[in-house]
Amino acid sequence: MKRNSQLSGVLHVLLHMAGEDRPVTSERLAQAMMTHPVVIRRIMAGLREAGYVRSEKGHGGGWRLTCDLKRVTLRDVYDALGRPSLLAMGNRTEAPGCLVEQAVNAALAPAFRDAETLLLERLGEVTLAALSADFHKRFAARGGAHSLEKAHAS
Amino acid sequence: MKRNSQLSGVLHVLLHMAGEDRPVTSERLAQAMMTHPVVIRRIMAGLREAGYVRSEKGHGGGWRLTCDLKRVTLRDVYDALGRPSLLAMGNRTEAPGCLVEQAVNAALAPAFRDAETLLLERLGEVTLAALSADFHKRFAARGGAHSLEKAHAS
DNA sequence: GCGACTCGTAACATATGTTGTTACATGAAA
DNA sequence: TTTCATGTAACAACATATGTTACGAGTCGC
Repeated sequence: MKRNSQLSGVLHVLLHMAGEDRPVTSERLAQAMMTHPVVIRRIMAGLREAGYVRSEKGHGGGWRLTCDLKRVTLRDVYDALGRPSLLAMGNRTEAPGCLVEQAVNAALAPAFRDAETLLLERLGEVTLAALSADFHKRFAARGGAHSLEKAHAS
Repeated sequence: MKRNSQLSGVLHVLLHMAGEDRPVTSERLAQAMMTHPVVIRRIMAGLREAGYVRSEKGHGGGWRLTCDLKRVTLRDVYDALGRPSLLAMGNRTEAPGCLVEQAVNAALAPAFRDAETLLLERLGEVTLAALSADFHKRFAARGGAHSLEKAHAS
């Protein structure tokens, strides 16, 4: 099953914006992400509605962070994306009245639920600030490039 | 993202076979699962190779359990299916050399890994025998039908 | 042996979901 | 007013899961 990479992508974009004073255009973000500007706007819509970023039109417009990175966790970002399903496996829904089905679902459901809960807890423990700090640590350790743009070039 | 239901489906089939002495044809299993016989054969291939079931051709052929339900866990079944990915979200793989990407992946990976580990542990705690027992409990509580076939009719 | 039955598997068809692209409207700055 | 940028709908391209057909191979009953 194909894995959704929206969360990963959005975090990438946010980290990117964290290093910029002025608004960043979808165009530039798209280049860094090797995708299309419209895709950027699409995945950023949830974050805008959640108030984590703001978009400005016209000359000098683009995307700007409007949140405190120390107060936003990866889980918050996940929520802003509309809480897409975390698990690749689910229950069959074809015959909910079937007793076999019920027994199978009853066995799987708690395992799925616990795993989801744990994952969300873990995501809630990591702030965007921590993520940014980790990036800067890697950046310093590597040396060389002096901008996020160039960091992508390697 | 669409969720894979192979595990759920296979468990359904196994529970079905547990109540039968004689081999069950793909045809009958397919009817119970509201799917196609070829689909049954496809999802059973892994279980056959793992030795949990055996298939017989010709007159009176079909599928037969060849394992001790008390010794096979849901995790074993999952393994037999080829360990499909459990999580719906994954890392972007586009630019593994990118430091931003690395930081994001480093933050997400442990959360994903822990959730997967927990899920597999939970699956390892449930045997097919326990699953079967749970079904029979539901079956008795409901009363009425006297065969697995009829249990599906409701 | 022959015919009926059943699995094994490849190939193809269909459905659904994700991602990429185009097109056009809206708003803001020069 | 022109240029730049987002917002969004509509469509295309692609991937995956599932359903179906077709045919081969092995087994049972006659």
